Amino acid sequence: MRLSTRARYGTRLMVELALNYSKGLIFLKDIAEEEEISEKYLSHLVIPLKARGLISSSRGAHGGYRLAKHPVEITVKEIVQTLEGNISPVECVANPSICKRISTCKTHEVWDILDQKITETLNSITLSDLIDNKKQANTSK
Amino acid sequence: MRLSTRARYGTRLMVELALNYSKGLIFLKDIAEEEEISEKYLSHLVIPLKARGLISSSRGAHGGYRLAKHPVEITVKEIVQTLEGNISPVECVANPSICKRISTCKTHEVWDILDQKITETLNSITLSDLIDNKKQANTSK
DNA sequence: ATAAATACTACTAAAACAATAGTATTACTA
DNA sequence: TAGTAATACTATTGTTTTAGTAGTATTTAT
Repeated sequence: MRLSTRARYGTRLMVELALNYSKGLIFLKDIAEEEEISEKYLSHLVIPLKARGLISSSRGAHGGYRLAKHPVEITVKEIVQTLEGNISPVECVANPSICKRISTCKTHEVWDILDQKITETLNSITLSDLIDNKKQANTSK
Repeated sequence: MRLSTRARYGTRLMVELALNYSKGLIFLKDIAEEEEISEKYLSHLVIPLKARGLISSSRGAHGGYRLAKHPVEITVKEIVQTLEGNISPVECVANPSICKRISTCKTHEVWDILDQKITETLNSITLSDLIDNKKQANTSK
């Protein structure tokens, strides 16, 4: 159930863009330095994020990246889904036709519920929440 | 965010044992046949499940496996955790000392919340729920 | 004794993942 | 219009994880 490095680093990248939202274009180089992630690696993550319409870019000198929408309009689910592909815990939840046992499978239900909870959770948290520390983790047992 | 085959197959194995809870010892061979999973593969999963105290076994002819507790006392979380190890979506949630950026990391919070939701969900569902179809997936958007 | 089951050890193959390298293209600036 | 600094693209490599198989040892009921 581990999130990929892709999704983790991508979320950090997006947080940096959110923090600098008002400043316009930001160089990947600067984000790489701030987050201590290789610029080369980040340069791969940026492509699908742009294709998804979450960020926009400008090429050439004084180019850079910025969020394509306000931080409040971008959910963590969108980011993770973009970088990780389908986020469901098992293949058959998103794509039931791949398994012929689906109609009798007693375990399908629990993965379905789990998928819903994960989706719901990531959908409810935006970049704005992250940079404002609005949402608080429930530390009680 | 995919669950491993180990955890999926292991859960199916446990469901089979739950379905046959009243019948005493069950051969792995029969479970393998019923679930269409290689007996060899299942024979690996059985070891940590036994070590965790979720199942018990008897060797020799007329041996087999059974649940060590009533299906209502075994949660899906226990099963997944046993087979998958730590189930947290990122390493630093379970083990904060591995990352020096933790105090300033804006993304840590979301993974923490996600971890809690996943744990909570899997903790709330028992083998008994699975075989009774008691819990129902919420199909509304 | 024999047969039928679990327990254990080792290995292999395949897939996923992380990360780097190098080149091409774009566009601002002087 | 040449130079420079940025993004865009393509390819490759190395590592780790995961899935799965093979074979042997041990236990126990008959």
